Amino acid sequence: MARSPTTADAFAAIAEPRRREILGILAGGIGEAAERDVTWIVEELGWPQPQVSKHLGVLRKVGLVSVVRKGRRRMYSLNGEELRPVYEWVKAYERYWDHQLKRIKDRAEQMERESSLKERSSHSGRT
Amino acid sequence: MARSPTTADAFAAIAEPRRREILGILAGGIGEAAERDVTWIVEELGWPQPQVSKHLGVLRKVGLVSVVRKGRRRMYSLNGEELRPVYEWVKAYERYWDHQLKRIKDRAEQMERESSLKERSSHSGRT
DNA sequence: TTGACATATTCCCGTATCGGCATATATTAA
DNA sequence: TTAATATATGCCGATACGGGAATATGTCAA
Repeated sequence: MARSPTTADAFAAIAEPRRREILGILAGGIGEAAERDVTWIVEELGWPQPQVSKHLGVLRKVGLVSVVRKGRRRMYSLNGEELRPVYEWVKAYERYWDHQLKRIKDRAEQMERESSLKERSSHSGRT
Repeated sequence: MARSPTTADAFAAIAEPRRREILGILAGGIGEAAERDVTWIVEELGWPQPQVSKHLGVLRKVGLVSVVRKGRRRMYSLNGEELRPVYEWVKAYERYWDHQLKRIKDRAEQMERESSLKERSSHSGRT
């Protein structure tokens, strides 16, 4: 066995910065359900066309983008829902930076510290 | 060049499922700022110790966990804030599954469609 | 048909992975 | 010191990546 293939899941696919870039430009501005052909993407990013096609291939396999043929073009569009598992996973760690939640956590720790003190009887020391 | 190293950033580090598992058990329950030694992690997961140590090494390099030596033990703890960039990035795609926001997006698209119609003056046709 | 355009695929190379196993290093105990 | 415990590191093999360049495939136009 080796590293899990980039096509294993969304986590693996978005590990590559360039793939995130592609998703980014496909997402575009607000409400832009942009359908873009490969040439547009190539020009937008300025990368060699095969490279773009290959990255699109990975994103396709994972379902992060969908394609539809339109004449000799292939129109790619973002399939954002496929990022949801990533979102849900990382969201579980929100409390580590969200101040609102952090305060709750800190208080919980404080309470735990106090009960520990009780168990050890005295040992009142600060710092 | 090859694939970006797993130690490049949080994105690369969490691409590996086992690394996510480790983070998961280090996160533990509510308010648990658990400091766990390697042996505990090994027993918890049931993986070979070197494997655990190596994954911890990657997580360490990326800053997702911190270590502190305690006797002959090394106490690992989660450094959740390091996941924030991932959260922020993926959060930008929230609108693709969040129904609340989706409605807003749909309305925006509707408005755009309407203004496009105005620009093209007549050209009322379909297809 | 021939040719131009759009996109995907193939081959090559260098690299870094992950897992397994063995072993080195560090720390405490006897 | 020697032994035992805790953890990290080194080496191996297999894999597959990502970039580059060339080329194949597919589609429309003349």
